[in-house]
Amino acid sequence: MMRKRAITLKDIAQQLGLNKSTVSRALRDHPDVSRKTKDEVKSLAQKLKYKPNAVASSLRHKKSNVIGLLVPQISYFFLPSVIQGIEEVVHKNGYNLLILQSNESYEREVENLDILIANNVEGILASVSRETKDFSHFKDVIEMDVPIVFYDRVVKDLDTDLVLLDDTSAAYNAVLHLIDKGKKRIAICTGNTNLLISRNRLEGFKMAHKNRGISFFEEYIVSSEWPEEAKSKTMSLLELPEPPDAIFAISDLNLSGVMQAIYAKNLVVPKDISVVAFCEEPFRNMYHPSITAIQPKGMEIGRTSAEILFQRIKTSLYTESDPRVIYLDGDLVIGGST
Amino acid sequence: MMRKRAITLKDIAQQLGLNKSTVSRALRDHPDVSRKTKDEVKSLAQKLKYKPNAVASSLRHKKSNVIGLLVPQISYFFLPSVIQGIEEVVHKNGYNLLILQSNESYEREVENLDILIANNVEGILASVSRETKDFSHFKDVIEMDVPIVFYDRVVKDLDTDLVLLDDTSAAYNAVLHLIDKGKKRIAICTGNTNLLISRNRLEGFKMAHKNRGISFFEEYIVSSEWPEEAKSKTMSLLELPEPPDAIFAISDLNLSGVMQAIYAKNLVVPKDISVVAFCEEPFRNMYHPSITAIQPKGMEIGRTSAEILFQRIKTSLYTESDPRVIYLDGDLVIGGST
DNA sequence: ACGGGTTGTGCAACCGGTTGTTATTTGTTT
DNA sequence: AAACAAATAACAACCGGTTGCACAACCCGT
Repeated sequence: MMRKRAITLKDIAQQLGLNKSTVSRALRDHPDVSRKTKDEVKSLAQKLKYKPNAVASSLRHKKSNVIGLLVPQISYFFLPSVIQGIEEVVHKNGYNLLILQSNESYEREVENLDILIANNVEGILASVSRETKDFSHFKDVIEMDVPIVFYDRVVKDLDTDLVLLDDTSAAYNAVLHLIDKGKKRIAICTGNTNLLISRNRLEGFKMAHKNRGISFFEEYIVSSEWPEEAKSKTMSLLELPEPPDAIFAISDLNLSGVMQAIYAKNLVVPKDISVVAFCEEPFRNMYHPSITAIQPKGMEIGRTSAEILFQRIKTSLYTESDPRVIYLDGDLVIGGST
Repeated sequence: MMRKRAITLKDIAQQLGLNKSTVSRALRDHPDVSRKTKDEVKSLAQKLKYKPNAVASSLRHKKSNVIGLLVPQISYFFLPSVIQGIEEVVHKNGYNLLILQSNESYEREVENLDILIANNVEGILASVSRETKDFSHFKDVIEMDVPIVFYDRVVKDLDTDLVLLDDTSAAYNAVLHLIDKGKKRIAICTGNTNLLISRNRLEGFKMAHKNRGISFFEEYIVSSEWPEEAKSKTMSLLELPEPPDAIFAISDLNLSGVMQAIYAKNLVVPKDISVVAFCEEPFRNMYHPSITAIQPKGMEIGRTSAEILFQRIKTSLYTESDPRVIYLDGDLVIGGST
């Protein structure tokens, strides 16, 4: 790579007849350097368009100023909001984000974690892939004392901070809302049961039924990982001899599939069927009537998990305060779909 | 930062009574190292959970294996698709992505570019912020011979590769479609005119009118940067004594605002008003009826720009082949909204 | 047994900043 | 004017992996 060699401290030092260490200190306003030297150094640096080499600096003092972000998939509605929130906090703290996608693959998750470590990240924000059942790769990281905070799709029993929605009670409230609107045959389109999130949301669904003393139907519980799957499974639901009078979609992905099925069957929401979902605000409103939805609060989850991470990074790790588990409330916003 | 010291080559070397250079070569299967030594080194490395330090390696041979990605904003529909496409190619090539967001701010764009350079990225994929009018920061990068490819929101006259939609002709086709459906009063909700993209799409709008020999109304041309703004401007349009009978939204952000206005006015699509937009497939279908849309082909733009970038990176830069401008066709997908 | 060619490993410099220590200059004090 | 302190800058080692070169050990043929 015969790239034009970049300007280094040494270049500046030579041109001014100084030592590179002096130049380094001058640029960082170290008190040991005289005003005059500082001025000379700085103006020459500017003239030569000197750009410090973060890699070298990082190697020396093991501060990379980079936070690693592990996401299952960037696409769709929820994660961009989370990233937005994280980015805000990370930038505020003068750090950058190295974002790696597992694409829901366990192997890539492991690989990505290695990459983050190799790049000297000072902390990690992670949401696990659907496939992941074994968490030893995270344990390794924890043993290296790289702080890690899980968001949204968390891992329990790992002695780390967690930031997540209070899924069970949010789902509980949503389903309660449906029941109290008089719905008797509520279906749920849940997700991969590897994920705690899916199990918790289903749990809320069941609790609401139990609490109101009505029973739910096993055949109304379907699970899906992609919109297409959600669509076809919803189609089947709607073709049952006794189709549901309400559907609860536990993610925006599932919601989009559910709605496509409803459109395909020419059903009118909420007259023929009610819909409730976990769904971010801007997207809830894309539907007409708008969807009654639990706000997954992506932005807030992102912000909070990043804040927590920086607390770990900044207070010496060895103060070892207990791991924090932060539950955010997923508010139910009533739309026209119920 | 009193972190538990990570295992280094030196540690392995000492334990085996070797020199770290030999260990380094052993791990990389250098032919000079004997089978026996390699086996010993590798098994000890595994046992100690040795993780190579990419920072040190990068400092030495100036290959960071990182591609810098400059995005205006991750949120919303289009960019996640682009990132998805980029990520695919970048991963395939064994590289990682350092993603930085300008948040549509010129200053952050400049700052982010510096960060990418400081981190020794081997190439840059960039989409400019709305604010940016001066491009000298990009020139600096080009002078350092760091290959850069612009995608979507490109900068011309900079002697770099560009990957973008053929916006003018896509817009032209979309508006032609409206005209041929008998629409006479077509409004356009365009974007910030700093962006070539906005100007080109508007140009297509005008060309279609001209080509069919009908005139457009200046007051039907509104521009918006956010959904809320799009909503309020559309509201005003709809309140005109002679409201438009069709609206063309040049982005998914604008589309969502336009639709909200239409819903608020209780208009029925397409009976009362037709809608056409630049909009990714999954989102087009969230509306009912589905929106007739030009596919912005985010995934493809991402993939293509990354491929082009790697071609630059891999073939020596000094082969200086002419910059390539790649136009993708934005197919018009007919939905129920027209 | 000796010269020439492999094979396997060590040594030391290097990448570009950073930092502890030392050396030199300047200024202050009595 | 000697003695010492403060200010300023140079020197060298270091971070961890990489690489050109030196070098020792070994094999072969003659």
